[in-house]
Amino acid sequence: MAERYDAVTTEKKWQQRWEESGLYKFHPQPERPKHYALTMLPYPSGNLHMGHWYAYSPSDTAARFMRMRGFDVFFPMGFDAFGLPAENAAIKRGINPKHWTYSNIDYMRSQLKAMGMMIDWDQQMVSCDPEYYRWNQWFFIQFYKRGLAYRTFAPVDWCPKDNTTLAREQVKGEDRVCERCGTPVIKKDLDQWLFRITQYADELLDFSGVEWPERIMTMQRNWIGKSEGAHVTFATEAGDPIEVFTTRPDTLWGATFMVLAPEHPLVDRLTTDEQRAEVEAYKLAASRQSEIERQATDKEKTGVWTGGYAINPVNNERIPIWIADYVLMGYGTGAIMAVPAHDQRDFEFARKYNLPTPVVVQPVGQQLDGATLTEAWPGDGVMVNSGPLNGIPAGKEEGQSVKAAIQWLEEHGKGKAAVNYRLRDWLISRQRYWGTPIPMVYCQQCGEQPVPEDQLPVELPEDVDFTPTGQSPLKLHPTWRFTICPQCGGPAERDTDTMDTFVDSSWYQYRYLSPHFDQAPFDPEIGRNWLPVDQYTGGAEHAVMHLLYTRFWTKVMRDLELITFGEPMLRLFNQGIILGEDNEKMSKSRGNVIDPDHLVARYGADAVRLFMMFIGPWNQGGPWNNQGLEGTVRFINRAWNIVTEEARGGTTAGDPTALRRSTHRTIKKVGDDLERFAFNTAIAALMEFVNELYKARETMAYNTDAWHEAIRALTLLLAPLTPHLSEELWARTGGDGSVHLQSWPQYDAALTVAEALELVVQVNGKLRDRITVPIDTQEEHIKAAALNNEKVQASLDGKTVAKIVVVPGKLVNIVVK
RNA sequence: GCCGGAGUGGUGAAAUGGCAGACACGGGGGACUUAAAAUCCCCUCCUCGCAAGGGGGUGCGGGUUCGAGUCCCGCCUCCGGCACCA
Repeated sequence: MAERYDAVTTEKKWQQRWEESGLYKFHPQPERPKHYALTMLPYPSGNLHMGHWYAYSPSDTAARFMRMRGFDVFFPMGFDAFGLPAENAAIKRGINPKHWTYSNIDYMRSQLKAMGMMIDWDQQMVSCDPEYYRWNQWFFIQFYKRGLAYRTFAPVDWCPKDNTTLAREQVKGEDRVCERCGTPVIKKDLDQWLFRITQYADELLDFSGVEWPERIMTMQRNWIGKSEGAHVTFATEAGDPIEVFTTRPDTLWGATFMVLAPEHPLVDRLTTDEQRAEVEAYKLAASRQSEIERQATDKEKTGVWTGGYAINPVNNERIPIWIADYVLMGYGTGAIMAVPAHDQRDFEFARKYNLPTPVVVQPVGQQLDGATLTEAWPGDGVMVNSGPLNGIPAGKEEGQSVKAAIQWLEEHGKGKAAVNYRLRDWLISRQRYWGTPIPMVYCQQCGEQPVPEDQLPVELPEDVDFTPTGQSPLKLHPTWRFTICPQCGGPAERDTDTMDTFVDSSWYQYRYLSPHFDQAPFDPEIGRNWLPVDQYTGGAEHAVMHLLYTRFWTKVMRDLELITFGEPMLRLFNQGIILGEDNEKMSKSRGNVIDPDHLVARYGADAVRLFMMFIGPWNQGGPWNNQGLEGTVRFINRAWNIVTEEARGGTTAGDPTALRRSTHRTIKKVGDDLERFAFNTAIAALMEFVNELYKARETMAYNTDAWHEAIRALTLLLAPLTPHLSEELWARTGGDGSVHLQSWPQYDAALTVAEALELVVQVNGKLRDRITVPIDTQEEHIKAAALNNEKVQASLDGKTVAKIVVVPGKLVNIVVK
C-alpha cells in the first residue's frame, strides 16, 4: 500500500530545512534581471486572518514563479507596527504597547513562516523600531526645510472615540466617519502639522509612468479633483474685495448675487448693523451643525443677507452679498458668485429668496426665460445678455465662451485663469502615544525649531501613564516634553503629538533594502540596483490614502535627490476580499470567521494556499468554502499519489506523444496564467493534467520517457503554488538540491499544438458536427469536407450556400439562404 | 446625482469575436469493502424524447457581424468610491 501524504509533518520538515540552508536569503545575483515584488505589510494585531492568507499566498506564488523564471527576486516582509490597538491594549489591560506589539510580531512571524512564504526575515523592517522611525523624523525635517511641512491653526477632523485628529482621507463616506473605528467625526480648532501634498497635485495626476488598475487611478484623480476656471475679484461697498473661484467665468454677466461661507473672514466687515443679529444667529446655527447635517445634499438651501453689496466687475451692477452654508470654507476661496440660471444650487437659493435669474446661455433650439425657468440650465448654447461675449458658443474649448471670458478678465484686470484642487494638505499630527514623535521643539525665544539631525531619533519614553484622559500620554509625561532649544539653549518644549501611521508606510519599501543602514533612510548603493518596486500587491481600500501618500513621498524623495524616479511602484494589483461561507464579510459578530491556523493544522498550508488561489480571479475575492478546500486537499493527494505510487502500467495502447503534448500544453498554460495572476485557471490546468496522468498510468505510456517528463514537469509547475508538496516530490524523485532553485520548465511550441485538428462545422452559426482534419489541410479541402458532412447535408436541405467562412484551426461556418 | 466594477448551471467559476459552462464543490450511479470511511471510475445547464435526435439558454431590449457571454446603443439590478467642490 502506498504511503499517504502527511502534509503537516512534511511542511514543518521543509520549513526547518529551508531556514537552516538559508534558501530564501537575499543574496543579490547581478547577472539576473532584478524583480522587486512587494505586498502590503500587516499590522501586528496578533493573528493572521484569512485576509492575510488571501493577500499573501498568491503574492508569494507570483514571487516564486518569477524566481524560477530566472529573475533575481526580492520579496520582503515587515510590520506596520505603530497605531492605536497597541495603545488601546495598554489602556484596557495595562499591557505596555511596545511589549504587546513585539510579542504579536514574534507570533505573526511564526505564522507567516508556517505559510511557507519565501521571505528573508533578515530584511524585515518594523516601523516602531527607533532605527526605523528615526528616518520618519529625518524626513519630517527635510520636508520642513523645504517648506513641505508646516504647522497651522485650523478646524480639523477629530475622532471623539480615538481622541485624535484625522487626515481628510481618513474620514469616510456620507456619514463622515473615522476610517479606523467608524465613529462620526467632529470639527475642532487645533494647531496641527501638515504635509504640502497639494504642491504635487498636478504631478500626482500623471500616471504615465505606471501600470495601475484603472479604478485606483480614477479614484486618485477624483480625489485630487482638479478643476480649471478663473479667480475673479469683486469690489464691495464696504471696501474689502472678495475673490471667488469659478469654473464658469463666462456666466459672470448672469451673476446676480454672491454667497460666502458663514465662516468667511470678511463676513463681519460686510455685515450691516441692521443685518448683524440675523447674520450672527445664522453663523452660530451653522457652527452648531454637525459635519453630516451641514453637508447633506438633499436639505433645503438656507442663507441670510449680510446687508452688503458687491459690484459685478463685468457690468458694474450692484449685487447683494449673502452667507449660506452650502458654500464651504474649505473649497476654493470660500466665496462664490451665484449664477442662478446656470447652476442648480444657486437656482434653488434664488427662487427661495426671490433673487433674479437672468439667462446668459441660450441653448440651441430653445428659448429660456429667467422668469419661468424651473431648473438651472448647466449645458451648452450661445452666450446672450453678456456684453462682449454675446453670440459666442458656450463651452470650454478654444474659441468658446470660457476662454473668451478669461481673456476679457485678464485684459481688464478683474481676474485671471486659475486651477483649483479638491485635494487638501495631509494632516499628520495625531494626539496619541504609539507613533513617531514629531521632531520639533517650541522655544519662547526662537519659536519652532527642528530637532538637530544628530539628535535623532527623538525616542518615545516608556514610562508613561496610559490612563485615558483625552490627551496624548506624552503631554502628561512629567519630564519628556521639557527640553532645551537647539538654537539658544534656553528652555523649550517638545511637540507632544505623533505622526499619522501612514507616514510609516509611505516609504517602507525603501527601508527593506537595508533595514539597519544608519547613514540614510536606505543604502543608495543597494537602492540603485533594486528600485523601484516592480510589482506591488494589496487591497484597494488604500486607494486615496497609502497609495496616494507613497506616490507623494517618492516624488519628494526624488526632489531630495535620494532617488532618480518619481513613481514608487510600477505595477499594482489589487486583490479582492475573502468573505465568510455565508458570503458576508468575516466578523466576530456574524460568527462566520474561519481561522486559518486550524485549517493549516489539519490540512497543511499548501492546501489553504492552493484553495485561496483556486476560488476565483484574485482581484475578485469571494466566499470561503470548507468543502471547496477539501477539493484542493484531494488534488494535493492525487498529485502526490501519481508521482509516488507504483502503477501496474497497462496493456492498453498508450500514446507517449499524446502525453508529451499534454505536458507541454500544461507548461505553457500554467506559465501564461501565472504571468497574469490567473492562479485559478493555472490550478485548473494542473488538475486536468493530473486527471490525464491517472488515465495514462493505466496504459503503456506509463514509465516511458514521456511519463517521467510529465512527472518532472508536474513537480516543477507545482513549486510556486504548493512549495512544500513540490519540494517533497522533488526529493522523492531524486531531484538535485531544492526544487525552488530550479528553472521553470521550457515547453516545445511544436508540441503545444494538436496533431490533427477537430473543426467545428456550423450552418448559419449553429453547431452541426465536428470533423477531424490533418493540421495543414488546405482551405478548399476543409470546405469540401464540411459540405460533404452528413449532418450538414441534412440541414442544408435544398437551400443555397451563400458563403463559407473558414477560421483556421477553429471552425467552418456555412452560410445558407 | 457623478465615477468605477460586476450580472453565466444547485454553488465557486471558465471561455484572443468562433464548440457556452473547462476545473472544482455539491448531487446521482457504479467498483472496492463483511460494512463504513477513504480511494477509483462514470453521469450531472434547462427542456421534449424509451432512444436516436431536436429545441432553448450567459440580467432585459435593440444593433453590428457569416458568427456576440465577449463589441456598440438604451435600460434594470447588485457592489465599491465620491458627493452642495462653485
